[in-house]
Amino acid sequence: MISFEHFQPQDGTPIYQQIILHIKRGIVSGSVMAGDALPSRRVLSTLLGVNPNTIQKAYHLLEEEHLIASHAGAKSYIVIDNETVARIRRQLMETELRGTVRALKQMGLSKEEATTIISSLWEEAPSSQT
Amino acid sequence: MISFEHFQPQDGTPIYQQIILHIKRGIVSGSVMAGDALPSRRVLSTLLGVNPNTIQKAYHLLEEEHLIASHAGAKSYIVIDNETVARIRRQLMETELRGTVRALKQMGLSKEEATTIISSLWEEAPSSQT
Amino acid sequence: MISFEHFQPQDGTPIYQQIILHIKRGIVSGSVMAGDALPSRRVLSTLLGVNPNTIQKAYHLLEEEHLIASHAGAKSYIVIDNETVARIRRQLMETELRGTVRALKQMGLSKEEATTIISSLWEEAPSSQT
Amino acid sequence: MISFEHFQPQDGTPIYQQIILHIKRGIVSGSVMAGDALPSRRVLSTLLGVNPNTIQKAYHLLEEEHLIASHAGAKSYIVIDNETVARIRRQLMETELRGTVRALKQMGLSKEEATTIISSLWEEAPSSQT
DNA sequence: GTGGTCTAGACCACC
DNA sequence: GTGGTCTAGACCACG
Repeated sequence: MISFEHFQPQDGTPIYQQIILHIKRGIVSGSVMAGDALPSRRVLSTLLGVNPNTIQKAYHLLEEEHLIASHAGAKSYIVIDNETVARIRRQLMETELRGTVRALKQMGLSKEEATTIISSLWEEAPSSQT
Repeated sequence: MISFEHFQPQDGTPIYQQIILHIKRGIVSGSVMAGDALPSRRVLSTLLGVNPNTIQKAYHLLEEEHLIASHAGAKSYIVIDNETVARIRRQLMETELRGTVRALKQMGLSKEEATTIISSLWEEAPSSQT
Repeated sequence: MISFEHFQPQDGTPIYQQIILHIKRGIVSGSVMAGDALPSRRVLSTLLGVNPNTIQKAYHLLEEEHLIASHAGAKSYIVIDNETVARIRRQLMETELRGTVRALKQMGLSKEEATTIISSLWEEAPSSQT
Repeated sequence: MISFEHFQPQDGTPIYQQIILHIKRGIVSGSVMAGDALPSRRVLSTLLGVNPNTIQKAYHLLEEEHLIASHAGAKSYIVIDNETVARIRRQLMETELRGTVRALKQMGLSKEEATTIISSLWEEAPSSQT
């Protein structure tokens, strides 16, 4: 079962998109694999403190992207192959980093300052995997 | 006068927030300084191709944060001291990087992989300042 | 025994309502009469390929309308008098036709056009009873 | 402006579908024509006593069917040609009448009884056009 | 004022 | 218990 332990919704971006991102990151990291079951709509909604419909929307969009399979009355499952994992990985790197790099450059940081700051932040954060 | 040359609205986040962010980044980078004048609402709205109300909203929120001063019938000016600049800098670093680092770690990257990727992206992107 | 031969669930309306309607139509047509036995929940659920709970719900609602009588451990039977049949008939005519007539008038048809179209459709459709 | 004077939501079928149907019927009858403006989301929602979102859903689906055109900040307009009107007409006749005829036959009515009842109902109902 | 989107809660059919 | 759908209300960008 995919874990939502370290997940906490942030303001500003839609919650359902954050849920999608969380699952995609898990897929890229390898912690979420084909055949894994997703938490049911109700379980996850109470766990995250949001409306079941928000979960529903996230799962629905993931199904449209052919990452999960849902059938009425049964649990939803991860359905991916290696090709898909590679595609998601490229997609996430693009969206995650491109904007951050632009922001840092606009703030006047040099490449060296940037990597230094990132290195220091890397140590701070609670790490599941180093 | 603050430059909005490299500003281009992105979908998904409110434009007025993007304007606020743009100005804050300028402050942190040093390209926007105390005493600088902001473009009038009318000028900026035509320049960016957005509604004057959207500009109004951004300026109003900046004023509430005590970063600019507006007087009826006159231009708005940047009003900041060193203390404020440092605060904005911390605030932006926090919001920009914290999430990205968490995302990269969650995707299973090591610190070395992360800095390497960022370095390579640094070269690619069109740069106003290196 | 009530026949469900020509019954085929339609999407969009709850199945239990369609079952209720099917039985009511049978009552009005005279093919379903007082004293007739209903198929057991288990038999009908497998016959229609739906969940036993759905059948249970339909039977329960029919019982609340005093159209059938159920006793624990025994079959359910149709329990109606002439008065009831007349009531059901009026009820069904009302719901079936009132809306259709309003729709046809709203589409700008004349009474003659309407009856002509209905006559032609009458021939087309597969008929169990003419 | 398209009229919703004689519109009153019925239980059992989704309200947004009833709204779609109402507009389509108007198109078929000729009372709704290309270029006509639709009531705004708020106006219609208060008029019908439903949530603005329900109107939104109806309009959105009509737009997907290329019957109306919506642009942010501007009113929505009917956009149809003769070809489309004919298509809608066929579609409505099909869905409106097919089910009713099946129901009437199942209730044991003859063709003559059916047309007689429809004729009598035709007189009763409040008519905008005879 | 307009339409677009997100979150919310209830109800349904199904297993 | 599961997922699917409808209605609801608030917020946003835009003209």
